[in-house]
Amino acid sequence: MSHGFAPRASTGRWIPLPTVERYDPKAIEPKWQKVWADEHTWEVSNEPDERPSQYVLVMLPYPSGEPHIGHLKVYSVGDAVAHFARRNGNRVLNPMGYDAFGLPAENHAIKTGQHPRESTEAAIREFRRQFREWGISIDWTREISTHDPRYYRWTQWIFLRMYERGLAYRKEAAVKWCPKDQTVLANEQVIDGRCERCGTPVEARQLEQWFFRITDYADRLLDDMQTIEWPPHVVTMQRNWIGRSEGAEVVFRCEELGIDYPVFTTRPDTLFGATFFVLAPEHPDILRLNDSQEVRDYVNHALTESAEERGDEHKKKTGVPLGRTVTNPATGEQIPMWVADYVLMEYGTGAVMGVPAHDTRDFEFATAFGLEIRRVIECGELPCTGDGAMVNSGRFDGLHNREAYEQIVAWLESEGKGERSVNYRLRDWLLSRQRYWGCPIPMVYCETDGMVPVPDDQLPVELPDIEDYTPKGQSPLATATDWVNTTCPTCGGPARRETDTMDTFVDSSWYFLRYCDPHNESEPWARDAVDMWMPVDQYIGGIEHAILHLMYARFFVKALADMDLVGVQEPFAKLFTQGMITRDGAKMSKSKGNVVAPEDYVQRFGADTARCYILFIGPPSLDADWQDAGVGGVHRFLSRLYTAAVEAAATSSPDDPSGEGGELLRKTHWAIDKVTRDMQTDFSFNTAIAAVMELTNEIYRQRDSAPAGDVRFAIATAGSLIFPFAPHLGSEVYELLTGRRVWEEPWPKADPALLERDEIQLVVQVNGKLIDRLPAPSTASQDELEELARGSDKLAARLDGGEIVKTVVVPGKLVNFVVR
RNA sequence: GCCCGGGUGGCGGAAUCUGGUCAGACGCGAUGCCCUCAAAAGGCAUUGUCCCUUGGGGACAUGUGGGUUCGAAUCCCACCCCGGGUACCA
Repeated sequence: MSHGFAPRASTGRWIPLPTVERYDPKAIEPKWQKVWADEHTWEVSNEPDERPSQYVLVMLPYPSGEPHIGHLKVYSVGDAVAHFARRNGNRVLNPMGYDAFGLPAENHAIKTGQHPRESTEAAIREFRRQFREWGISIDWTREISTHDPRYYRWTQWIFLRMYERGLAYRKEAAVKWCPKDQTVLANEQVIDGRCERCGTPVEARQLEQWFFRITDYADRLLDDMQTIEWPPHVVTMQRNWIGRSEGAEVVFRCEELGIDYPVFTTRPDTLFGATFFVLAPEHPDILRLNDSQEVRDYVNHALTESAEERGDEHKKKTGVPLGRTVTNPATGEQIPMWVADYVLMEYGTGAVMGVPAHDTRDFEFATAFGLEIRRVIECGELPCTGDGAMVNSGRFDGLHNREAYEQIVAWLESEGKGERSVNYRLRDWLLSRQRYWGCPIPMVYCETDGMVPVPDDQLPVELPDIEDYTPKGQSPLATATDWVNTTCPTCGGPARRETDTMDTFVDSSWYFLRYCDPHNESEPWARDAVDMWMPVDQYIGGIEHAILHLMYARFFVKALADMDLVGVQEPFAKLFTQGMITRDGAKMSKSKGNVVAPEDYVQRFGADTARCYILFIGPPSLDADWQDAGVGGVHRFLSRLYTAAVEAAATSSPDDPSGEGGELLRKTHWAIDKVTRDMQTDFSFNTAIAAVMELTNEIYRQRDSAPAGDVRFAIATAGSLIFPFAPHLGSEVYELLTGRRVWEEPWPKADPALLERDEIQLVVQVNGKLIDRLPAPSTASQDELEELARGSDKLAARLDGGEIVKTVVVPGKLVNFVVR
């Protein structure tokens, strides 16, 4: 086997040189990993330091099986950011942990009987091994896992603080229930009426559950998005999810029963057009208003309908009249009351005023049941939701509806019949789960004292071992009778523990705080440690968390800030969301058999190749398609760089660059500049790597003609620039040529003088079409450029009797002649 | 329906923010050559499409159709297609 190449003087060709070692990642990568581990290279302390602090965080993985290609991508991105920040003089916190609780491990336990802790910890060991094998620059001393009692003790502690402030509360509510997973779901976990996890249509159930009062923070969650640098589409998704609507609450009174029914409307200007009134089937007053069999049947049917069926907007409108009326406060008319399933109990007051002329749903309903449709705004063909002049609205007639809006609200307020109001789509966060493998909720129920929080000094409430994980409609924890039966912390009498566990999103809503002070046994974190690192400067993760995790974490930080436990209002100053990796254009899945296991490629090509390839195939923010063939190309590039380094190290001695400004030196500085800009401005790692490839190609073209010092400098610089993406090879190349450690070197700086040229290629255009290029001094004036361009032979040929009617000169670039 | 993205060679993608060097960096694939007993590996070269007899030259080309401009992949308008988010939220 041979390998490497050296010039043969007679032909100038490169021929095999048996003495040169071939690029062997299996030798290079463990060597550097050992150095980093032995020397604790990536560890950072909380002691003050003159360097600025940077917190670079990648979303923690859910450990299941082994890492997949998405993990390789996201940690490759995060590591590049971390390395670049370090070499620009920052002290970088880059930690790792595991989001270890959750359903997949529990379902696995149901199938196999293996304790979820065992399968989870096996997965963690595999994740940890591979992350180390990838050479990710993690401070391993800060490693955490959410299933560790030393961690979830503080999850419980935070829950209790929430409870004390009324931010965690228990109530009976209609909840979304997944019949397959046998647990409730948060609204956010229901997609198209189906369970986010297993796709089963969800059902409605009336249950007593724990909630976090995230709705109290709706406005702050909206407003503070102005203070963070997040991708606009994520901001939009959160904004839509919160769904703030401004309008008015208007009271419609049922005189017969003497009950006031407020409704929320965003269109108080259409009040005079309200010709009927509709309650949701879940509305508690329905049977009081009318308990006929017809009404009962309708309500029962609506309640058993799946969310998917009911949510279908193309469904024909249905409903039943209640035989009662309410008073339209604007007109004083009695308008009929109905029950209909297009009205939702969860939004607003569970009742709407029906304005068929100016609301498409009300229009469909009125049309279906022959109800009066009364236009109150001149806005086009009915139904219309646009603006226009008011009609049929008493003294507001003739006004523009926007103006009438304000006046009608003012009038309602003065009459005590309504008021300005804001509604949100956002609901409180339902956090109870009737499952085993999660953080126990630290509450007990005592016959005499009722609901009692577990005192702090009795935390953690540890998860007991149980025999049977099968869900039976209540938490499997209920079967652990020794654990359930406890004593009341207040009276010492018999009490029962809460058997629900927390949604795993609770665990991951504060983990970034624990990284700041991961071994603290007396408090969740020391305030000064959190003050030093927070907020996270750059957060990196998948777009799939745009709403759930990112909103919950923001809510937690705001609540903790209100308790004066943290000093920031937002956890993540900047956010980067990376795209998905597909293969052959399809999502990877085990059933399709197109899953790419990073381990296969790391074994075959080395971690540096796998990391560079995944960053090279496209902008990391976009989805990208994995193609096996492409991996070889990246490996070839790294191999070429390595071979060049080995040979240069063997055939020349360290030498400063020539300073002559030759092409290779220029190309080197061009690459420094290009890579630096790509990393600073956005995450253009694909073009940064391409620039190092260009430099490497140039090295091969020039390595026997350029000054030896320039060649060495070019190769060492290529190693230095590729280091954030291929840290092992970068370290090796740099050491071969300089004897120094690349991560201890500052990020290289391009010499501006070498980025500019004395001579430019002047483009000569006729009517915007290029016809010639001429060398020109870069300092030439506009007139000189024009004169030069006029001298072009090709221009003369082109003119052919035509006349130059205008000349456009772009300094340093081109001259364009407009010819007729 | 509404809100975001995005449509560029055989493929992944550059260039789009800030209009300006025959658009296509870099890589894959393909083709040819070199090295080799041979293969692998590697090196060198070519590679948008079409046309002309070559040297060489010409025409066309960034989803479609318009527009602005000396000049448009880039800016504006309309439309088509693909992907994502979201939806009886009153």
